[in-house]
Amino acid sequence: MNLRAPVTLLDVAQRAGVSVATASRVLNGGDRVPRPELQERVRDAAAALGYTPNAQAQALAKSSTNVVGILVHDIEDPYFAAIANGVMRAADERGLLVMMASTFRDADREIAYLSSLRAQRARAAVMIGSRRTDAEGLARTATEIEAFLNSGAGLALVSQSGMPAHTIEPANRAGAAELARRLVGLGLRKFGVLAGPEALATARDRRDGFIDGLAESGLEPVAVQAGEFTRDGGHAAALELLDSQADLDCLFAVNDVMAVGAMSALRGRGVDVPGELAVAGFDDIATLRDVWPGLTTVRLPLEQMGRRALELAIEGGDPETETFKAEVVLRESTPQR
Amino acid sequence: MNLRAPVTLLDVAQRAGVSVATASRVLNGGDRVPRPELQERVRDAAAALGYTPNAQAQALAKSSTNVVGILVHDIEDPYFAAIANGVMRAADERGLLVMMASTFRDADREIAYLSSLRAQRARAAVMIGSRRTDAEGLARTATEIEAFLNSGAGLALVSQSGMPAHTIEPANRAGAAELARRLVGLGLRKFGVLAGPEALATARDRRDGFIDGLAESGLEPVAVQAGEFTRDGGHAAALELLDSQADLDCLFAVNDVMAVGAMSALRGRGVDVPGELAVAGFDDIATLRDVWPGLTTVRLPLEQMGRRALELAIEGGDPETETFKAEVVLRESTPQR
DNA sequence: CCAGGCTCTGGGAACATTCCCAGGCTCTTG
DNA sequence: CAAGAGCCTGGGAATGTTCCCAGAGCCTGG
Repeated sequence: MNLRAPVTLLDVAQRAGVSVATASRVLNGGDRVPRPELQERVRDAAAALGYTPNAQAQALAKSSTNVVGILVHDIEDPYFAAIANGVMRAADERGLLVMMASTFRDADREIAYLSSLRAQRARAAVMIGSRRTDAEGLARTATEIEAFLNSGAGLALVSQSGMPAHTIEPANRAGAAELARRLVGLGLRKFGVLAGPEALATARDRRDGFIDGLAESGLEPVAVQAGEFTRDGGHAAALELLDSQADLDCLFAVNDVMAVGAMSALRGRGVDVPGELAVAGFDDIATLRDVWPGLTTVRLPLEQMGRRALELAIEGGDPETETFKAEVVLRESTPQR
Repeated sequence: MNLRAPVTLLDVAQRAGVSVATASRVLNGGDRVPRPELQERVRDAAAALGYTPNAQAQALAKSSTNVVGILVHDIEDPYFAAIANGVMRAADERGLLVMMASTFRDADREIAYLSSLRAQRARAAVMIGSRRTDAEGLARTATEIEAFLNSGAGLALVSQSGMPAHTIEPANRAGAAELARRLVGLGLRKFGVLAGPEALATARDRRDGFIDGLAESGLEPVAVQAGEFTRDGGHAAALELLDSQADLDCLFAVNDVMAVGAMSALRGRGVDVPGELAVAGFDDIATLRDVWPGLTTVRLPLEQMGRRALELAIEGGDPETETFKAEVVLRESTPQR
């Protein structure tokens, strides 16, 4: 309609012949509603003028917003996308606006974003993804988290314990252990583990859980190869293991993306999966359910976890840890029993 | 530090023994900088008190924000995630905050979010994903877009022409036509097209471009099967085609996700790819580069497109359309020459 | 018929910041 | 030595809302 015309509540009120207080009551807040005739006049005026409330001014006056933040390491990684999706759905249902940032795995960026969120007076934030255990960076993050919480906003962390905030924990250890049991049940014995970076708690937990699971049958992995937590990391680690001439019948990668990279590496070397070497992953990423051979993995309720994280974050209250259990899914990348 | 204590600029100024104007000059704006000694006093006071500027109040006073919005249909779809990733990187480089929403392919949600973004006085927005050509919904969206632009904010659309805003257009027709030529060059002749929904411009363009490309060799598709623009849509459409007993040697799906669904369907029916039936897709989704057999497809510079969309959006100016060209990538899902 | 109470509307302070403008100080130059 | 110029700082208006409080009008009950 009108070019570059910031229509204010005052404009609407004047056109409707009422006070700003009344106009505010009709259009926004619920205080107590004016008489129907006035309501109509105000609404008509607002429509005619093309009024849009200024969310900044509202936030300032109410000193609260309906913005929540999400911090992920990398939105292109389907693992984060799935959790973020759950958060967004839950936010949508509550009429909350989502401010999302990719930290690109950089602790400083993460801190900067959290600080921005605080400046925005965000109502809550959800941080997704396991922290690197670098003491100095960890301390700086902890300080910012504390500041964030002290500002009165809510916070929930997914996959990173040890912070004084709500925490969503996937059952990494238990899931990996169960996977190990099932694989042993399929007759596999000689395992190679494609572990992620040592510094990543999630990767460590899955690796350790798997080793524990094997131990129950008196087994231990033939080889453990660290690597990046990515497709390329899995690819490289698998080649490393192949070249080491280790005698293996199954590869366990600590996430699906790595497992897919590993399968690609095996294919390149002409190794048959699962005939010569079985492969298993972790996460059950939806986008990867159609790879062939279908990847045996451990399913995590990623969207659920995101939803719940948002709920906990806006709920506030005392820090609470919720564990989501994992479920083994056998597919064609491991031998059929 | 201090629990629930909203530290304001006034607090800082008083502690430093200066005026709020001076404190503001030191901590935020660049107006003109006060004398070094005062700067130090102010900075010390801010640090001691744990001051965080109130972004809402700043936005109100300056009547401009550093927030940009992204609207996607579904963040779990790697196509959108890849473009959104580009937008976020570009935003990060410029110190802009990103507010993202998934519309879940619902026009009303999209309109509501755009309106929220306007209320937030967002500096710009990027809308990703092709519009459905439903006249009524289209008109409502157009109205909101106009209102958004009139508020002085910038806007760029990815993959949807015909709106009075900056537009990023992937070369859907040209890319699909080139793919057709290359497939014909490989000796393929009997094509089945897994088209998306008729209402989706992107899907139509790819289908039509492919048909045009075939026509150059005097060919036309043996069958065209519409379906949802998703993995399941591709799966279902492929089964439909198989059941129709059409004589085919290649399937072209209008996006990679559908192609992967189709491959899964073929596998279920024991059809060898590419031996009995070749398959090709469109987009070259990174997460799907490791499927087997490797998917022949058309690569789009998705991250680049996102980056450029943000640039155009914050740049403003007269509506401009930029086309990004596509590149055919031959892999193992089609016969080797 | 009058007073009291209740409901509905309007005035205006408060929210935290920016930015214009004026005033005071110092330094320079005639 | 005095006047003028220029720079730095502070005061205060303005930004667009919300919400508290007071005042006005109407209805009801004594």
